[in-house]
Amino acid sequence: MREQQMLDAAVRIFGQRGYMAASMDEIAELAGVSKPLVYLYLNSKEDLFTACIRREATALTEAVRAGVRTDLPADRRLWDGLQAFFAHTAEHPDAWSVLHLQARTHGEPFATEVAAMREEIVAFVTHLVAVAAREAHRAPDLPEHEVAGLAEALVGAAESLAAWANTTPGVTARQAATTLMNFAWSGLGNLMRGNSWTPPTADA
Amino acid sequence: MREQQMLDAAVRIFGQRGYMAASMDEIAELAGVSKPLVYLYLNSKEDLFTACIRREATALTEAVRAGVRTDLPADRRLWDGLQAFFAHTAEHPDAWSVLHLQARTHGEPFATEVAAMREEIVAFVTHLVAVAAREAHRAPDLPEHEVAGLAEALVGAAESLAAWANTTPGVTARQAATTLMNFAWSGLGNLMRGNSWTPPTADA
Amino acid sequence: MREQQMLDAAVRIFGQRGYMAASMDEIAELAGVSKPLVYLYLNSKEDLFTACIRREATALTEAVRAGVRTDLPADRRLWDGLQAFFAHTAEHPDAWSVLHLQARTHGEPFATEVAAMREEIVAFVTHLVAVAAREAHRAPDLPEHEVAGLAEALVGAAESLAAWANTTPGVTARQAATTLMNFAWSGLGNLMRGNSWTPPTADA
Amino acid sequence: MREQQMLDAAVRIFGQRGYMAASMDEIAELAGVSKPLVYLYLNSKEDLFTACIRREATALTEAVRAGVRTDLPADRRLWDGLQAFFAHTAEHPDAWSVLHLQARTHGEPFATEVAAMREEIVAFVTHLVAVAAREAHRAPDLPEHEVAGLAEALVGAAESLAAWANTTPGVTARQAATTLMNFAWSGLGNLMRGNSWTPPTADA
DNA sequence: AATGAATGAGTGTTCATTCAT
DNA sequence: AATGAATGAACACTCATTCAT
Repeated sequence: MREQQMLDAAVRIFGQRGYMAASMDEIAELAGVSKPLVYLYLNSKEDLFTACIRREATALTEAVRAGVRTDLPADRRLWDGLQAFFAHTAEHPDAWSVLHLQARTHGEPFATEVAAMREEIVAFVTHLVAVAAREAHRAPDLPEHEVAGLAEALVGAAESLAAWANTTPGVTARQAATTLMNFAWSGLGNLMRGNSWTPPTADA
Repeated sequence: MREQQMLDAAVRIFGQRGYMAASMDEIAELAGVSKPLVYLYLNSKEDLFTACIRREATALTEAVRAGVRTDLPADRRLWDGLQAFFAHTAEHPDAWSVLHLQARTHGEPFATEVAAMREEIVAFVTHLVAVAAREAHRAPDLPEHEVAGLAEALVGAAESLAAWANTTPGVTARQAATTLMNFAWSGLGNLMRGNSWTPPTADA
Repeated sequence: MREQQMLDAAVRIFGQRGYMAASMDEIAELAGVSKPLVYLYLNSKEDLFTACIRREATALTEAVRAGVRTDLPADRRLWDGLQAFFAHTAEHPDAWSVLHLQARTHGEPFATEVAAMREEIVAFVTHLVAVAAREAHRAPDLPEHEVAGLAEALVGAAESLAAWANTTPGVTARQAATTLMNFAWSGLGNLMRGNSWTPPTADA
Repeated sequence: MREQQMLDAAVRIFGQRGYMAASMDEIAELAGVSKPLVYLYLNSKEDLFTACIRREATALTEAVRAGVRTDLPADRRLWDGLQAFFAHTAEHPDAWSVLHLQARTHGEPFATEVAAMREEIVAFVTHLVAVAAREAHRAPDLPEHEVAGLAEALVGAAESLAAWANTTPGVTARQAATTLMNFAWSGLGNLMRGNSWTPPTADA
């Protein structure tokens, strides 16, 4: 309906220009409606931006969730999730820009919003790590925040690779996913097997 | 001298508010000087921002370089570099915000500036990976852009962990470094040994 | 409508303060509207000034044209034109200041604009001179640029007298016109009759 | 001395940029001195501009005076004065711009200054007209303000022709002077002879 | 006699936001 | 349900002017 057109326009403008450089005039024009109408449906620029973040965050998590079948083994689930993630971000670069760049660049209200999505994904990955450990018949003896850190790293790597894959010619989403899978899975596997790298002692 | 005070203030304001939301008035006030003086030393908002980026990029790469001793083995060098990286970003969160978020969000002149630094770091890591392979008496039979992707992933993971460590209470730079080392080093080791994860075929 | 109020105000301020010293704030205030509205209707200070010049140039040439009946003899036409010119400039001193002083003092875009009007008037006068010669059954044997010079001189004299009549108490537009007619017409007549003044030779 | 260098620079900058667009920085730089020195010798931008006007007004009137020999007949004196006028303005275009355009464009203090010079010249011409009448053994039965008007017109024509001659290629100062002489002298002569042009009555 | 260093006040311009309809 | 018309508040930037030396 009308509101979706506005959000479409807003995501496009916000994604390309950035939050501050985006003008409500431009958004209204691209949406094909008058400016007061934008204010009628969404109350302010802040609210509009928040709505964009929420919609796109949901869309992204939905896309990842939809790509994963719970009846498959953990590595396959991770692979499928990554595939879905890279595919979605590649198909919706403006949305990804809003989530990954713009929202985090502008203070509290927005960063919080996108952090929620991020935590959801991190939780999903954390869960997979745990499942992988269970499937390997090996209790994850890693401390809890170690697991959280691993997931955080994995997600960060994925985000970085998404930007890399979207801007580097000749690199496809599939390749990015493969690279990350290689990197992550064998790393995780090693950890599961207890082969952890030990930092040098302070006096070394 | 006077110019450094201004850059200090600018980094703080840019880091917290973002490039566009930062006002020259506020920067001048925080620096304790008049606005025209800021324009006398640094010519425009753009130039001021560029100067911030350059100074902080140099500071960060210097900090990492200073933390690494070339006479130590590759894993130790990576560990030390990560330590230095996490420590520096933890100590200078506004500078890190400028480099990691603000600079990349605002058009060509700035993104290019920070991309140069990033590439330097990626090159550093790529180099370490190669050295690690040599030290393991094993030629890295990975294709070149696979190596680039790995470095990209590693740097992205580091960036993500930096934010995580800086905002999550109870997580230190050392722990972040440990987590990443565990994740990365063993993953890389696996890859060096040829244990790569194979994606499922399309029809699977 | 609204735009005319703004132009009225702008002509007044520009005419009194000059282009550069005039502030958009003052113009908006005098027009009784907000500054953004001025920018909405007329795009910039430059455009606003150009619009003033164009409007007043048109008004002045229209006034002169309207004062002249083509079915009357040349001297009467010149007289009527002068009357109209002096009357109009006396009634619109700010407009005259804009055209005669301000527009010519500020760079290419504006000087060109007003030069067009001036040339139109010079052409009008040149035409009258030629007609006068024809009516006197005497081909104007003056070289072409001599005629142009005469017209230029006449217009300059008129401009000067306009300022004089507008600022000297007790001098009316009619008197100024009479003075100039006396001066010019008999001078022209003399020239038509071949009574030209010969400059002394270099060695005299 | 030092002050003259500054005035030279100021006249050049004021003449080219206009009063408001001229910056004290630029003037000081062109004069080869520091800005505070300019303020030490001449107190403010206004005073500096006034000093420029005064110096150049004096220089111009001096030049005209110097070109005229009191022992020659009136027409020759007028011719010589015009020659000197056109020559001086052609040689010092920036000074002429300051006097003719800039000074009159910017409010009271300056316009008054240049008006004084103008009146001096007008008085000079008025005097010549009177002498011419005496030499023709003919009392000037023209009313006083008629004479003033004639002089005003003549000066205006001269000013206009000066600009025309300085900007139109192929027109020399001498030609301009000849044109004006032709125009003026025969006009004046006619008037002296009582051949005045009579305006139509109101009911005509 | 001369200046390097500094600023208060003001400029044109833009934009999120709101009435009146 | 929708908009044309309007504005308050802010921004980047400049410049005449003045100290401290």
